[in-house]
Amino acid sequence: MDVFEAIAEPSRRELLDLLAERERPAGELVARLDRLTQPAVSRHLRILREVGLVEVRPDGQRRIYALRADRLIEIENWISRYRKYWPRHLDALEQHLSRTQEESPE
Amino acid sequence: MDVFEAIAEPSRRELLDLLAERERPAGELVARLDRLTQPAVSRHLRILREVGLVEVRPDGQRRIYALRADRLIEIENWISRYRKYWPRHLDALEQHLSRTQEESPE
DNA sequence: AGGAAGTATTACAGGAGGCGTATATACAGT
DNA sequence: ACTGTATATACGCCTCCTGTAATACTTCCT
Repeated sequence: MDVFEAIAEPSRRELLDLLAERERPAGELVARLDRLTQPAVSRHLRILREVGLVEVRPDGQRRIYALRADRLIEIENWISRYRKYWPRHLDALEQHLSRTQEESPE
Repeated sequence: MDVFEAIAEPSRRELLDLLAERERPAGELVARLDRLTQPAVSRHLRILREVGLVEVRPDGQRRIYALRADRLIEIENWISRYRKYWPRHLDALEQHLSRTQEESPE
């Protein structure tokens, strides 16, 4: 499975969204995706792990999952070739600029 | 099928890449994806049509397919929330800037 | 009208992916 | 050691996707 297929699944995108806020133990992710059973979530996490979109760190009997967003660059690169084709691409770009300036004070 | 699933398929990304260069009749696309049969390509085109990523225009017995890249904004928007998490996001952004300035003289 | 070219649709088979239930594994606390 | 908690794996089922082959539809040309 590649990154494109990995993010094609809505539940997996939801997991990534949750991990974008902060890292979380698996159980917390299971609690949030309450329409799915624990094994289902665990399997989605495995897939995200396999494509490198998340990292796991053991913490006692827990597993702490964390986002590794840089694997999304593959998609970013593919999609960037198309930006010039949609009408107001400069607007989107400017929005991005102001957004990153606000939110990443590093 | 949504846009995320549509672009998860490598052949469909290849079709979009070909249509990004210029619009093309279906037969030309079939010729380019010579690992697939004509019906297979035709169905991929149908899916791309259904999610709005391409448009069709009849030209006699031909069908001319054209890209509608603005439907990719959905993915762009989702992924933009993650850009701040990968290290050198400004580099990628600057690359994009110079690239679009070179390539879109409109 | 009839045949050829271009494209779409249908029918069918194979395979992959997702889900839940049940089970296994690992660690923690007593 | 035993028990409970946290997570992962195994298995069976079902659905959906993809591919090919065959067929239908439409337009063009003579």
